[in-house]
Amino acid sequence: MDTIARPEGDGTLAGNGAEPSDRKFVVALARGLEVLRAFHVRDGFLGNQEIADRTGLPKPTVTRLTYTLCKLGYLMQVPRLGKYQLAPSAITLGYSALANLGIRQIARPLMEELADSLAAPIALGVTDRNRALYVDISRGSSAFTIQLEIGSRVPLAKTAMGWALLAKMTVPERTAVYDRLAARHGAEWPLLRAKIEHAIADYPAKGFVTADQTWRNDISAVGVALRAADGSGVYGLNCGGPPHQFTRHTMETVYGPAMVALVKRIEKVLNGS
Amino acid sequence: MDTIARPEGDGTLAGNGAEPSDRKFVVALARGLEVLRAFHVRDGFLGNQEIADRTGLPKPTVTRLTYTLCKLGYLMQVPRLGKYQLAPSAITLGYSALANLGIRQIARPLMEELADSLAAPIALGVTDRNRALYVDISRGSSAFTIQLEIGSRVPLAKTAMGWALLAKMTVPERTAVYDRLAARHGAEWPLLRAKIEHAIADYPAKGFVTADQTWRNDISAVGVALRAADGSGVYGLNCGGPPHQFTRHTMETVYGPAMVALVKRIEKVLNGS
DNA sequence: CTCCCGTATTCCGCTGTGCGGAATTTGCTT
DNA sequence: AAGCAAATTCCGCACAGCGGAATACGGGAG
Repeated sequence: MDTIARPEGDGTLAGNGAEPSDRKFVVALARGLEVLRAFHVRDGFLGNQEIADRTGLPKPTVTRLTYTLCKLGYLMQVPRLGKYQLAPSAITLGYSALANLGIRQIARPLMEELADSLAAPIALGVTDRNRALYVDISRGSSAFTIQLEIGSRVPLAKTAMGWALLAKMTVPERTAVYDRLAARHGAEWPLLRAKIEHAIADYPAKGFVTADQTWRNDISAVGVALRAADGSGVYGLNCGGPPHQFTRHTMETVYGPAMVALVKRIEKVLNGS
Repeated sequence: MDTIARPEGDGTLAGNGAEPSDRKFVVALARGLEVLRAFHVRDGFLGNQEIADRTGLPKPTVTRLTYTLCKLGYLMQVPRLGKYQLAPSAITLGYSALANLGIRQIARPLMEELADSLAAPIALGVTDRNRALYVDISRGSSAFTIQLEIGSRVPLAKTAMGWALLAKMTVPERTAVYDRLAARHGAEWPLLRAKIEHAIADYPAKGFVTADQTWRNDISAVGVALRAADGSGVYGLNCGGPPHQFTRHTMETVYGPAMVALVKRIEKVLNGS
């Protein structure tokens, strides 16, 4: 974790030159949000010290930020010797964001229908930094219950959902993401990148990607993606399950084409209205 | 909407005296979060002007804050002439907060079971400013589908869930909330307050409250509440439906006692481990 | 094409906010 | 009682953030 300061030679356009320090960027806000982000899903309570360690911020600064966030209802301090936890205001924010994603209302019935007929779960997601964030899931009648939920995040670099999102990005967008992925995956990245590029090479022709046990060896999946006409971004869809159901053959001949048809129906409704 | 500044003679303890202006409170962070909060559930895109109007912040300040929030992934600007929308990072925050609410895992199976046997939906919620925020819902086998979801917020002052939460609060907590409710409800408040106090007067003896078409005239409900032993706050539960099913009589003799039993089971597991 | 108007952005100098090293307090442990 | 780890408070400085005013943008209307 680097310290949170004004972005200078950073990611936007490969630090061409002399961004002397962005006067529009409000550091205090960024730091406060970084504190909230320090609360990952599975670790409940954090003390100021741990927050300071995770974010790299000095302790007094953390004290002030947590104090402010408590007053605003985004954090709460549990009396058992002052550790903090995310609080209701944070939840509200997330749900406002979800509710404003119009594509969910459009896609859900179509996803449900297909998930039923394929007997496999289908998820809708968007890019969130280095991850694909699930924003909706239809389980249909599938017996196979994947333990992923709305709000779950899976690696962009290793999943069908992620690859589909990458395939649908413009070249500058994808380049920016590649930079972040390279930083994240380190030595593993050259190999991953080769896999990704191989997977998305066929995307324009076939309309889908397949990921065969690339993330977890108990899951294979196909992925498709679309771009909303209003420019609000790229959305990905996947459909996956156990490798004995999602063989290379069934993915290519059944699940892939079905997902391509699904994405076409969604695009039609979404961009036609 | 008052302007966002350091809290001075404000709510905490009825402005006793000379809080010269809270040096620990980080205004820039509060303002940024206020911008995010300006995006209510049902109004999709906002321009800088509208944000400035809603928050009372000057336009250049809003520009800087939206700029920062975009860079951090909490907002995104849709290209069709620069309006903003909440973005994935906001969703992630909300889900981290939910995932860290341990009570959900404990309560859900018990809620499901009871919702099934009562044929009525049961919800779990917490206090969020002037609202009760739903953090889980079990619909059981009820045909009656209420359109409230996780993340929905209902008025504290008018609902069984809200009244139960108020009943379980300590006196100082309740007083603080009353102040906010008074400000919010204006002339309506004295009457509301009387109803609330009547409803919660019996709570210590009965263990539940009833709200008979007080919020919407197509819903009546019973409410119960509990307090986690770790001091993490008060949780409310409700069970409600159409008034012909939730009559005064059935609420007092069937639904109320059943919810009391439910809350006792949850408390036992929650505080016993 | 030009004008007009509403909105977003940039400018820029002042000021008070936020900073963080050091000292102090708090509260638990041995 | 002494020792330790974590949180908070202190405080002066520097500069981050502020916001009024000026400017740029950009979409209709004529």
